[in-house]
Amino acid sequence: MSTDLHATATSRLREDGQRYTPRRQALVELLAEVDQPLTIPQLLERRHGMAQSSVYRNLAVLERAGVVHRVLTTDDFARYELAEDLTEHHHHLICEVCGDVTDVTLPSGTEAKLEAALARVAKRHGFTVEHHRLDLVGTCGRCS
Amino acid sequence: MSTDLHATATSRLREDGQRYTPRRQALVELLAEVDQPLTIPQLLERRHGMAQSSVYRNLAVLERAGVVHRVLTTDDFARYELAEDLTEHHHHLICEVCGDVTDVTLPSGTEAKLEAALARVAKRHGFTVEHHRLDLVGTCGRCS
DNA sequence: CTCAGTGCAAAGGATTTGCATGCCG
DNA sequence: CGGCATGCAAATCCTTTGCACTGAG
Repeated sequence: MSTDLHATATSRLREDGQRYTPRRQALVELLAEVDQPLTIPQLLERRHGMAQSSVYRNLAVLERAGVVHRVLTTDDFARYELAEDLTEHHHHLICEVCGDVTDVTLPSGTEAKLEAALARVAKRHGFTVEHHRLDLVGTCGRCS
Repeated sequence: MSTDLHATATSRLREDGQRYTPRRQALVELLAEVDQPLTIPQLLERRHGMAQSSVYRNLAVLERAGVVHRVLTTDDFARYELAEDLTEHHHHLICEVCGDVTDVTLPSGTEAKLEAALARVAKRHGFTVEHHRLDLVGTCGRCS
């Protein structure tokens, strides 16, 4: 699984003319270990010794290659997670108080019906859907 | 309807110890006229003569009072729309190419089922839902 | 008069970029 | 060797803030 992940990352980067360097591997590994998107400060904490600019630059490279995905929530910090096809389709619980984000999944039946409805709406507007994002904004258990 | 809108805005601001000044009215009016969230530059274009800092400051006041809502998409610009209870529950088509955002609604049946499913998921996680947001990210008709 | 609202200009802060150096291929 | 990756520091750019002024009550 972990092997697969790195193999996929390697090939996607290669298609983009990029290498899978140790720093990039480290970032992918960090993101694979948790079940929530992480901010740059959080990534730096978990792996000090990496320059902030390298984190930004490598995440940008990984995003272009389709290995990671950038998530914007309600605060000033961008968060990153592995691309959906490397994990599992999921949604986010966004806490407005502490800013923390947690992954959640919906029953597959609900998800399928939703997807179908969204496809119809998009079609009617001449819009090509790349992906959808569904987040719950509110207060997490710890903050309430 | 427009009267109602301003009356509601007035009372919500008053509860927050704020006045409904001409600039604030202008912002609310601009947002009521369109069916998409607008960026600060877009608002300034449509109403030059207002200082940029006033737009930022007044939108912050209006947001605290629950009159407008801030939307983050995929680019660097925050966008503003009227609070949901002043319009209609809707979702967004976000174009990754030009950044433009369009409002869309789902069939009410789909929306109701989705809401129920989300409530169950949130409960299981001890999360208090304030609202949900569902956006479609992709390419709009003009850009494809 | 008082105090919130406004415009202007300067400051903040997450993110990006230039440049010199190091390292993989 | 050549070119990308990296660290450091400076620059960007949306957004926020300080300050003096104006206007409503």
